[in-house]
Amino acid sequence: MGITKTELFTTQQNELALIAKAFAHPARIAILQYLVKSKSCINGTLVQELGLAQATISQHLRELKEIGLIQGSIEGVSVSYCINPEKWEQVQGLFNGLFDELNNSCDSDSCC
Amino acid sequence: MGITKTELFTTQQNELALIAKAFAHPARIAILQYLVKSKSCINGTLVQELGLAQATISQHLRELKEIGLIQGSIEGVSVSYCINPEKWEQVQGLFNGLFDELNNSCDSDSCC
DNA sequence: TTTAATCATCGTAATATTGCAATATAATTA
DNA sequence: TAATTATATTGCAATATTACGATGATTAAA
Repeated sequence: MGITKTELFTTQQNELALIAKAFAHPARIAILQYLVKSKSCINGTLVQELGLAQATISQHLRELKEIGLIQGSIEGVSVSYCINPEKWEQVQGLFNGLFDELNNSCDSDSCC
Repeated sequence: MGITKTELFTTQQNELALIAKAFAHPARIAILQYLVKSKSCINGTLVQELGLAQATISQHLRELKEIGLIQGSIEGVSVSYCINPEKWEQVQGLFNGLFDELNNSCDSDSCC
């Protein structure tokens, strides 16, 4: 019926899928890269940079914020977002864990 | 109107988003992990393992195959899938590239 | 306090994804 | 050839995502 059966999977699998979903849109990738590059940004700047409507950017920012990848602090009229280093590290760990699973089980070209 | 504006983003951003989308479902993560663990698998085995309907598994396998993460070879009545090492390496490269962007621009705790 | 500026939220339309039953396809076996 | 086995495809219903205009909330300046 169109709803993901999370109960069938492990916490790690569900967690990884959620984070991957955050990366699964080019606008959110672009936002993260811009955040990294400029160390902080505001919604308005991103509207110029990306070419999407202000409401759309705001929505993408919220998704990134909801899973903890970024955090925002009010600066006068605007809001300054930045990467959350702890979460970012955790994300790297999860992905690297997945990648290592293959690299270890598949030492040479003997695989597949 | 609900359709991703890919033309606004770079090829790398779109590519990364597509791959992330493949990871953005726990069933597909589970399939990849099972493939890695058992070095090969068939649709039927996965139905037992995951508890989703055969049609659903087949659909997830197709998505993974379409972006090149896995490849299947016919073995009699069944089909044996396995990881595509080249693509897997490319995927790692893309993600590590993204991760490195932050790690380099953010040497210490001076960030954020 | 009005005005302007900036970001968030709401409501809605278009599109995409998820899951499964039913059915189709392909290969092996009787 | 007919039956069996294993996977793929189709069609559909439920749900989720994407995008944006309109509107709301908040802060700074006039």
